[in-house]
Order: sequence, then structure tokens, then C-alpha cells
Amino acid sequence: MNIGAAAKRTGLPAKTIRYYEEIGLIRPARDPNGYRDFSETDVHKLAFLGRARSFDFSIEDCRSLLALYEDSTRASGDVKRIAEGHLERIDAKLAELHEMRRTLSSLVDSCAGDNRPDCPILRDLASDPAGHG
Amino acid sequence: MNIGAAAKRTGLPAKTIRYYEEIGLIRPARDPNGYRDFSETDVHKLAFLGRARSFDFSIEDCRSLLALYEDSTRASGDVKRIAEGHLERIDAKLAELHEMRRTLSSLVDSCAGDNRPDCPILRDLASDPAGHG
DNA sequence: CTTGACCTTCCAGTAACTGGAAGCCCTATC
DNA sequence: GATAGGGCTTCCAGTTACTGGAAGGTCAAG
Repeated sequence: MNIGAAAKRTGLPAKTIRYYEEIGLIRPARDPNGYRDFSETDVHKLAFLGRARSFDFSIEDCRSLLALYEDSTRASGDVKRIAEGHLERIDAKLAELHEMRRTLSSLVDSCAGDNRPDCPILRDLASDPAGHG
Repeated sequence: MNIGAAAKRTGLPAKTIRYYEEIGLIRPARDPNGYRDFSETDVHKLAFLGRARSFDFSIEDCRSLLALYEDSTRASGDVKRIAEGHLERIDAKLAELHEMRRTLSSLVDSCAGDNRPDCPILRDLASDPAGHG
């Protein structure tokens, strides 16, 4: 299967698939003409990577997960550890974004948004950093 | 004031301050020896940028906000529009992360995390993409 | 035999820094 | 006066995970 077909099958852009090969996540065979030739296994790996990336797992996490996926003697604890670590990062990001949203949203609400210069948003941004402790 | 002092005052790394000058966000004066010489105004601008960046405003948004901050004839509506746009991006990111967290967390919960190979997390990652809507 | 849709590689750019090398400036001490 | 230190300068490279684009080979259709 050519890269275009593999891209269609997995939903990944061809560019991304080439990139994944470049960094060693997959190793598709080559036709005599130099074209990549993707097996069903390659396509499954690509789909796996796409799904893992959709959870925002880093490429390095994806590499580890794929290795575990391919290792029939894996311990599910190793998979779980990676997922839990990632979940913690997601939770940290969520907390950060929630706090950001809370503050920014109240600033937006308090801004008249008219053609006068007075603006609580700018006042906050320009305020003494001690006030945000 | 030297860059080290400005860094201490604003909490921004010296590297970042140099970067902000490079991309034209600030224009500190120079001493005869070539050292940057930061005025109080420069420090205020840097603090403003630091606070805006802490809200995850992009550098280009920061540039616009700083320009508005410096323009006493600004319309607060212009500021508000930028903030609202950013708020929407934050909300979109929050929704995405929440959904991610929901799915990933239930997968983690269902994984035994022992030394056996069976793993619902890997099963999900490897599953038919049609199953994920 | 040419057109068009593929495919290939390689280089550059994205966002916002961060690390590090090579070297100048200034002060203090021996 | 030499030297050690800390701070300053510039410039180049690296980070993450791609993405865009140029130059050119391959292949099926007309």
C-alpha cells in the first residue's frame, strides 16, 4: 500500500507518516521504485500512534506505548504508569487553564468594551505583580 | 538598570528579555559599553508582558495588547475583543482536555496495572478508529 | 508523448523560548 | 599589573511535532 492509501486509512497526513518513519516509529518496506509499501501491520501501528497522539501522549510516550503494544510479555503496570503520568500532566494543565479562565473571564466581564480607553483588563496586566500572589 | 536587575524585578529570565527585544517588544537603551540599560518604563512593559504571557496570550496578542496599553486614545473594545478571542481558545482547549481526561481516566481505572500483559489501555489505542466516533 | 496525480528527498519555518560557546567589561584582590 | 569572578554581549543550535514547499522521479491514461 502506498503512503497515500495508508494516510487515507489512518487519517494521518502523509507528511506525518514520513516523519514517523524518520524518527523510527515505523519501518515500512520499500518497493523497487523507492515508494514506501505499508503492510496491514504498519497501518495498525499508524492508527495506534494516531489514537495515542489524540490523547496528547508525547511522541516518546507513544514510542514506549507502541513497544509495549508489540511486546506480548509486557506488564500492564508499565502501560498504566505511562497513562497515569500523562493523566497527571493533563490534570495540571486543566487546573492551570481553569484558573486562567476564571481570572480572564472576570476581567472580560468587567470591561465595557466600548470606544473609551478605560480598561480593567489592561489595568490588571499593568498592575503590581505582588497583587497576583 | 542592567538586564540582571530587570530580570529580578520582573521575574523574567534574562534570556527571555533579550528575546523580547529581538522580536521588537521592547527597546531598552544601551550604555556606552553596550550593556542594555532598562528604564522604569521598560520594566513596566516587561512586567506587563510577563503577566499577559501568564494568561497564555500569544506573543502577537501581547504585542497588540502592549500597543493598546501605550495608546491613551485606545478603545477598550479592542482590548476586550482580543481577550474574548483568547478566552474562546482557552474554552476550546478546556473542552478538549476534559474529554481526553474523561476517556483516559476511565481506561486507567479499568487497567489492572499488574504484571500480566492484558491491558484495556492498549486495547483502546489499538482498536478500530470507527469505535471512537 | 504529454498531462496529472502520485511519490521521493531535502530544506526551511512554526512558537517561544532555552542552553551553551566565545568573548568583552568591571571590580576586587594579591 | 595579573588574575579571578560575575555579569554582560552576540550568535548558533536545540526543543516539539509537525507543516509547507521546491526539485525531481514514477506511473497510468489519453
